[in-house]
Amino acid sequence: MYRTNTCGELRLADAGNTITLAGWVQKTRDLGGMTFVDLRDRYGITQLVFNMETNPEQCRLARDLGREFVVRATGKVAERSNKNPNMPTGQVEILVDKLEILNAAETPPFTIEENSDGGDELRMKYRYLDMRRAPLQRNLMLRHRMAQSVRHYLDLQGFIEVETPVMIKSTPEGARDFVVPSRMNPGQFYALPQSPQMFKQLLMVSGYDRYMQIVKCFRDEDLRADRQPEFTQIDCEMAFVEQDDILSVFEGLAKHLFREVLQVEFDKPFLKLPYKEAMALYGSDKPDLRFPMQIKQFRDSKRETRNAEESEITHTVLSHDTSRITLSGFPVFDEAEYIGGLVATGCSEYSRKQLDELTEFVKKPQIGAKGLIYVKYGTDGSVKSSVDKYFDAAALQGWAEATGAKPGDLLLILAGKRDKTLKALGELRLEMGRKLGLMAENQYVPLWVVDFPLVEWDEETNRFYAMHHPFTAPKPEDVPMLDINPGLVHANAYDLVINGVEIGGGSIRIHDAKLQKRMFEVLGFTDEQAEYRFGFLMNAFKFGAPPHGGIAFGFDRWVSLFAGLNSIRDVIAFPKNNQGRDVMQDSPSVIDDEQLKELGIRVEGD
RNA sequence: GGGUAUGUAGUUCAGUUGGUUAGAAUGCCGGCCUGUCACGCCGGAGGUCGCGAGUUCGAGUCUCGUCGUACCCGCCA
Repeated sequence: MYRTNTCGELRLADAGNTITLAGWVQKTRDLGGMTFVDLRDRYGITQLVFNMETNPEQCRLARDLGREFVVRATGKVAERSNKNPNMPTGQVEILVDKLEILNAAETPPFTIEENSDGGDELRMKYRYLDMRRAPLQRNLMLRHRMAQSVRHYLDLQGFIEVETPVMIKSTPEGARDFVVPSRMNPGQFYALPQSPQMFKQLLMVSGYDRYMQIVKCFRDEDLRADRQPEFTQIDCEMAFVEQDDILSVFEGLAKHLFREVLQVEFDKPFLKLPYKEAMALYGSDKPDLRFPMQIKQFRDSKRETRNAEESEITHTVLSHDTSRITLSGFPVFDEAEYIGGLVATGCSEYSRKQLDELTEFVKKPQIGAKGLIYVKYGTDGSVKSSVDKYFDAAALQGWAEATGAKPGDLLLILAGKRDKTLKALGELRLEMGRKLGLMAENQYVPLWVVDFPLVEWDEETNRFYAMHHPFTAPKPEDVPMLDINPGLVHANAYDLVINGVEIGGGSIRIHDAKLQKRMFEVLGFTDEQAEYRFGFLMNAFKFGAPPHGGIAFGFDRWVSLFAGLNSIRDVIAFPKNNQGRDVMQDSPSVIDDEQLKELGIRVEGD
């Protein structure tokens, strides 16, 4: 046997045994007469001891070991005279008889420890060294456990994993495609899938009524801390289902993962929040509900009301009594399409500086508010605001009654264009949540956001775009509205949101060729375009397509959420940097003229 | 495409109104040390201040350009 044990498993009970360990030298401590070596593998660290008196030859060898040398040591497990309670193997050490250097190592450019001294770029360049560190190993093991757990749960639910192709047809709708030139078909290109969307729908047509795949997807868009050009999805599709069937299966998956991996239980069903309410109450389609703070609407002159259901939502949003809100006289308010506020509990003592910081925050270009109005409701009953000039105490008191602000609270108000202001209030809400420490790290609040709009109007290109994708089914009761005002049609679509992170989303698909054709018309595709891009799917639907729907989860995001990380990079073994480069491999890179010639490609420029 | 921050020793960083030979910690090398585990003590080496141009008697420091990196906006059906 090459080794008898790992570096993480020896305990007092093993004392007296002769064992062989192999691993990397974490650190050596040379005390002159004796030398200690911390030997590390992915299971842990075990201390090796060398004594100059009893074994001078091996001791001299040990002295010259450098960090990250790969060695094998054989010796006897012994109880330590000085135990180290901080390490699991701290009760014992190995009295080494024989030390072999399996491979010498250059000094690594950063320390291979729990907290490395290396910066991001350096750690990326030497990713294989960074991955020796315990945090990365924990992350990748967490990822592995989650993947196993997903497969186990879905297998029990009758899902089968089917691999779909990675070289597919380009469908330039949505994100940009990565493309792959075809040598055998000069001038033609495959695309890498942004998701296996159409294949999983075809699998439903083929009768595999429960499909799953943990699969790489590719999008040629700019990166973020939570976005990589290649990323992993848990991709699923089911046939003969309605929205509730899908939500229940995958709420089950989420609960299973929380239970198996984090030992967190949810006894209640996840909240289902309509998109419009999410926007109106939290200024976001992925609200962080770890804290309850809600936007209080003062005025919304742009809201479109079209039926009874709509006014019910309006009622929920306006659970407060707006009749006590007087707004006239202040030019900013008079001109504003939308006015809304947030109550920051217990913040009435905010200083000038703190309020200035908040004002600066909302005025940042990416937030885009013009200014911030505040009202401090003092614990002594005093009221002080930035608009004292325009509103008397009675009016300000009315705002407090309407918004539920109590003495000791701070009311923050933004006004302007509806969508922009709501979004800014959403950001301000999160900022206050951070400032007030309302987002507990070990608390998880999942919810479904449902009833998304089917399509969005784009001012620039003057057409509707699918909010989710063009195969998403409208709510059956909304289908007639497709012909009147597509912008008001709700989709049978849903997102799973946890702690303000969009973990996954999906929809019931259109399985009727006629409705699909109508949808393509709404999106402004000509018959020819629809045929060229999606003809094979339309064709398949002519041969008996079952009602179906599905969902896809961003696996990297889910792992990073469980790992307590904001970036998905450290849950991916070999991630790309901000420019989409692999700085270890130095890719992408130029290819030689011979390759280009074979592919019939000429590069512009030089 | 845009905004913000940033680039100084192997590494992480400091470096004042522009002014002598650019510092610290850690790592590395050498020496001493028999119970260390952030071992300790003594000594040493180590710098194209990202790159280029400019202002100046003089630039790590100021200006312009350029390249890299991080975060964000746009973008991400």
